[in-house]
Amino acid sequence: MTTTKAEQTRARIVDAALRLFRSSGYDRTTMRSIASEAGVSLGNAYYYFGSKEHLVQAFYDQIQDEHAAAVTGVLDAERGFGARLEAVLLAWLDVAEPHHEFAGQFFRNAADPRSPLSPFSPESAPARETSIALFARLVDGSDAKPLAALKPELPRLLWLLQMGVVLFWVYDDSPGQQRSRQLVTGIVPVVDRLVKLSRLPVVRGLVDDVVGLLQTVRS
Amino acid sequence: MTTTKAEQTRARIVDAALRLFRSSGYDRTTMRSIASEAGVSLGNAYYYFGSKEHLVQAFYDQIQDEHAAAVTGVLDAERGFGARLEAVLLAWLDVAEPHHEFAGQFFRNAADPRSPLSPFSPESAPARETSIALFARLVDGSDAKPLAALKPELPRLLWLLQMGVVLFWVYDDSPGQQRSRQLVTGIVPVVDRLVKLSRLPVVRGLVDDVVGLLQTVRS
DNA sequence: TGGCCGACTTGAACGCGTTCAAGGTGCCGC
DNA sequence: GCGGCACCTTGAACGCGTTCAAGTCGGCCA
Repeated sequence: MTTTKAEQTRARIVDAALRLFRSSGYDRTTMRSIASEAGVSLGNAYYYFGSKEHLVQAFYDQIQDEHAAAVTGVLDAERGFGARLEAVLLAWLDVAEPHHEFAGQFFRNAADPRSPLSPFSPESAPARETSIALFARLVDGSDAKPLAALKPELPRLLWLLQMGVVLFWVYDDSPGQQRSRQLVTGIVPVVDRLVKLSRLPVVRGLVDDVVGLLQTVRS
Repeated sequence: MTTTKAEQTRARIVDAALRLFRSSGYDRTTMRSIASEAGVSLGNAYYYFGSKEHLVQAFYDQIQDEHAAAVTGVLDAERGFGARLEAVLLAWLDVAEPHHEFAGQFFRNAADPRSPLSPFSPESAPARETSIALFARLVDGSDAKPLAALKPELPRLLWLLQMGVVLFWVYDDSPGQQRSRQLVTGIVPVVDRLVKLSRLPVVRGLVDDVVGLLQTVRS
């Protein structure tokens, strides 16, 4: 029996939090209501989770798992780089769509440089690396032939692109976030052609500069 | 005498807020301390400013004014597109540097899609357009010869680049934010060459696509 | 002058996230 | 059985941003 009492309590709190986040949004869900819904005291919730933000990490992880599961099929079947990229980015929009309002509400917290929820924070490094690994798989299994200098950086660049899409999506108030979908279907061919162009002599120097800049600028 | 009593009160509150934001940071400055420092009641501060965030708008405006003042000299003297762009971006870093910690603290609020402080919000449209106008001046007075299709979009794209630099800067914990400076000095030649390349036949189609995408995606 | 009205001002009160001193609870060695 | 200890649980209390009913003030009209 690996589910000790503590783990059960912890799980009850997470479950209550996710349920309430979904039904009432991030702001309207109070730590008191989470504790109450979980059948524990307020202080107890803080014994397991240092802050309200820490409870959102569970949400994060859940979406990431759903996203990974949603794209395995395509990544096994499709070889075209553009098609793979579009599938991965659109799948994220599909997975995230039910939580758009919620995401907008806690995005402010995720954007805080000091927040553990920030996509650039040390605490979110595992999730970040998992996500970058997904893009590495996307590239490796594709027919893309990027410039050698670009190849090792491409997964991280695509992850950055994904962060850009997320940023746009958070601000996207169009119905069903269709503008975000247009952004994805529009930007994928551009990226596709950029990767192809990267081998062109005139462009090659530019790519080297960008790759060098990336390395300079990374701590 | 245009300074009615109300305007004086308003000014006293803003002054107190900016003073305290500077000396103690955003989080540690409470609305109570601002009201107290300004010699008014707590409720009175809320009579003039709907929220703590609204008080930050004054900060925003001040930095923007300083930035505009800092670049007029260079924009009058220098004609090279790259040099102009680098000067404008670096000048922003200079102006903003003393407020780096403060900026990190309230960035979370600015990142909230619903916040009036968001750079994409309707409320900040005037400041945004002023900033884009600065980049239009940068382009117009320069020796850059971008593709015709690109030209009208270039100021807005440069503004986006500036937002990207700001984003990087907020997360930049290197001493003196030197990595942000490296980012600027590294990215400017890339942008410079991209603008030149935009006239190249192979690239031209790409530019058209990006421009079209920008228009599609804008509401 | 008196009365009114809109602009301005007040501070108590609310609900929130978070902290913490105090107390339970169960298990281990003796 | 018993003391001790680590783990777990509690809810009152704190400080915060924000709201609001209740004022005060100043000028203008009758």
